Amino acid sequence: MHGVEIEAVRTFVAVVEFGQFREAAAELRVTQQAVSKRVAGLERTLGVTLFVRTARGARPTLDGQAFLPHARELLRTVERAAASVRPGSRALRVDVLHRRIAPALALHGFRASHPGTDVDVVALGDSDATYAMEALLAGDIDATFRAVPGYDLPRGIRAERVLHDPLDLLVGPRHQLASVRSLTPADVAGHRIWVRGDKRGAEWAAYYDGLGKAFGLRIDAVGPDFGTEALMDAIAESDALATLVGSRDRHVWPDTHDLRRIPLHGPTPLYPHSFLYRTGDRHPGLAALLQHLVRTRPAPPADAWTPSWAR
Amino acid sequence: MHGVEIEAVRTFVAVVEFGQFREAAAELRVTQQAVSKRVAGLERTLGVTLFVRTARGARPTLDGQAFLPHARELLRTVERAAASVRPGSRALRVDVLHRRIAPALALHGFRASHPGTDVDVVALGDSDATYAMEALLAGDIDATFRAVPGYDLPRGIRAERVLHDPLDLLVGPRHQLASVRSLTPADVAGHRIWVRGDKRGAEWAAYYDGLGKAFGLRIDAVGPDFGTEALMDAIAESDALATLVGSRDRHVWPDTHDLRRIPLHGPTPLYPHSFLYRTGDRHPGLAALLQHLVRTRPAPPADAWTPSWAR
DNA sequence: CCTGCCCACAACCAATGGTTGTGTGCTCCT
DNA sequence: AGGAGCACACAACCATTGGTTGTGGGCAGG
Repeated sequence: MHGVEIEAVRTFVAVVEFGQFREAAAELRVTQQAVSKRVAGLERTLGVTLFVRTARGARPTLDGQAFLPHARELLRTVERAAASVRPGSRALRVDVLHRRIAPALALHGFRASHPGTDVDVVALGDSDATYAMEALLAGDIDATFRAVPGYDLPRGIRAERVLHDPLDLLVGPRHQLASVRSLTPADVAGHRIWVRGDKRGAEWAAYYDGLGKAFGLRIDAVGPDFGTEALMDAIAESDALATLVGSRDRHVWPDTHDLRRIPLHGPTPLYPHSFLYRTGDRHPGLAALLQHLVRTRPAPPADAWTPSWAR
Repeated sequence: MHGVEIEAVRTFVAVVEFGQFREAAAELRVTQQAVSKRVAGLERTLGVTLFVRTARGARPTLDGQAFLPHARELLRTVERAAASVRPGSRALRVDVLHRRIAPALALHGFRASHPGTDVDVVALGDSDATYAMEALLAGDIDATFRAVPGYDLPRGIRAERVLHDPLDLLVGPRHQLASVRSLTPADVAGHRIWVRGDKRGAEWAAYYDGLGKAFGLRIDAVGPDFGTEALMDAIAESDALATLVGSRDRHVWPDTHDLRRIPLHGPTPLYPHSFLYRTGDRHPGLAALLQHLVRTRPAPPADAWTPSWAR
C-alpha cells in the first residue's frame, strides 16, 4: 500500500460505474471483500474518503467525484503506455544477412503462407554475428539468421537450427574443374578458394576454417571491402580460383561471367543457418515464424557434413 | 505482476535517467536486486525487453525508448490524480450543477487558457443551493455556479454575476409551435411547460416562478426523481408540453426525439449564473478563475429580462 | 590475465492481497 | 414494529509477491 495502485484505481472506477461494491467485484472477478480492501487501501494512500457507503451501494464523495476524471485518465494513460510497446503492433523485423540466400527464401515462403503477418526483412550485413546479437538485444530486430553454435549464446537469446544449405563450388568457365558435374570436398584440395567475409566475423570464418581443416582445403576470406561483384569478377577470369555458395542462394551475377555451380557430395557440406531470437520477445509473428521454420525444416542428406560446433 | 505497476514504471524511468540499475536503486532506496526484479517484471508484463544490459550499465532498447515518454506521462498523471484530492494543496474544485450547461463550458474555456491551473469539475446536482453553500463553507468545494440573488448570502460567501444564458423553448416535433422560428415569452402563455428541478430547490423554482408570473406562463417543476431523460421523452411525444433550456446548454438526447429549440426574444429571458466562492479562500486558482470569468463575461442583449432579485 | 564493476539468479522471509466466514447497519416489506 | 434481505466491513487464514542477503557470470580496463 506504498503508493497509488493501478488495480485499486481500476476498482474505484468500476465501483463508481456500478454504484456498488458487489457488482464491481463481479465485473472484476474478485470477491466483494477484495474490492472493499482495495478501495480502503486507496483511500488510505490518498488520505481521503472516496465513497459514501449506504445500505444500497456506494456513491462517490466530493473527493471521489474530483478524483474520478483523474482516475479515468490514469487508466487511459496506462493503456496507451502498454500499447506503445505492445508486441504485434509493428511488423516483425527479421535480419537475413543477405537478401538472396536461403533464409530470405524461407521468409518468402512464410509470407506467402501467412499473409496476415507483416514481416520486414532487413539486412544488417555480414559484418559480425555479435553486431546482430546486439541489435537483437536492443530490440532493433526480432530475429536473425546466423551460423552460430547452439551453445554459448548471450543471455536472453535462443537459437534454433532451421536450415542447412548444401554448398556448391562456383567456378569460372576457364577453371580446371569447370566441366565436372559433381565433386567430393576432397577433390577440391589444392585449389584456391576465396570466400567473401570479414575476417573478424567469427561466423563465416569459423565455418570455413572447419571445412578447410576437415578436407585439407585452402580457403581464404577476402575482407568486407572486397565486394561480391569483385569476387565474382575475379573468379570469372581465373582458371584456379573458386568460391563456395549455398545451392539455394539466388545471387545474381552478369550472364557474361558464365559461372558454373558444381555440387559437392560425399560428404555434402551443409552451411548451417540458425534462427536466433530473444526469449522475451512476445511478438505473435515470431512464434508463427519459428513454428513455420521448424515445420518446413528440410531433412539433411544422409552424407551431410557440418562442423562439430554446429551440431 | 498482474498488470502494470506504478513502482515498476517509476523504477524504469530512474534506470533510464541514471543509466544503470545500481544508482537507480540507491535513488529509490532499495537494493540493486529489487530494481532488477521490478524491471524484469515490467518487461514480462509488457512482453518486451526494455534495457540492453552491458558491463557498464543499462541503456534502453528501442522499445524502452518508445515506452519512456509514456512512462513519464504516467507518473505525471498519477501525481495529478493524487494531487486532485490532496488535503491542503489540491486542485481548484468547482461545482457546476450539471456538466452540460453554460458554466461548465465557461470552465472548459478557463482550463484551455490556463493550462497550469488544475481545475476539477464536480456536480453536486440540482438539489438545493443551500447544500452547495454548506459544501462551500465546509471547504469541500472552492466555488459553485448558482442562480441566486446577489444579496442575502451567508456570511463568508460572495457571489459574482458572470454568465447569463438566453432561454430557448424546447418542443417535440408534434408540438403546436414546432415550426415557429422565434417567439416572445408572451406567445408561450397557455402552453404547459415542465422544467426539471427539485421543488425544494429555491434556486430554479424562484427563477421560473418569477418568469411565469411576469409573462403569465404555467411552469411546473417536476421532481428530481423524474430524470432528464424521462422529461425529454415526455416532450418528444407531446403536442402541448414544452421545456426551457439554456441556449448554450449542450445536453444530449437521442436524435430520434427530433426536438427543436425555439429562441425567445422580446424580451429575451436570461438565466443568471452567479459564481459563488468563499471570501477567505486563498487558493491561487480561484482568483485567476474569477478574473477570467469577469473578463469574458458576455454583454447582455438590449431586451434582456431577468427577475428583479437577480439584478 | 587479473581486478573491478554491474547485473542476474537463488534462497529466504516479511508483507501483501486474495479467499472464506461472519458481523453490523440500513431499507423495505409485511 | 419487526424481520428478511441486501450491502459493506471486519477477522482469520493462506498463497503469492516483492523485498532482502549471498553469490555467480560476463565484460571492460589495467
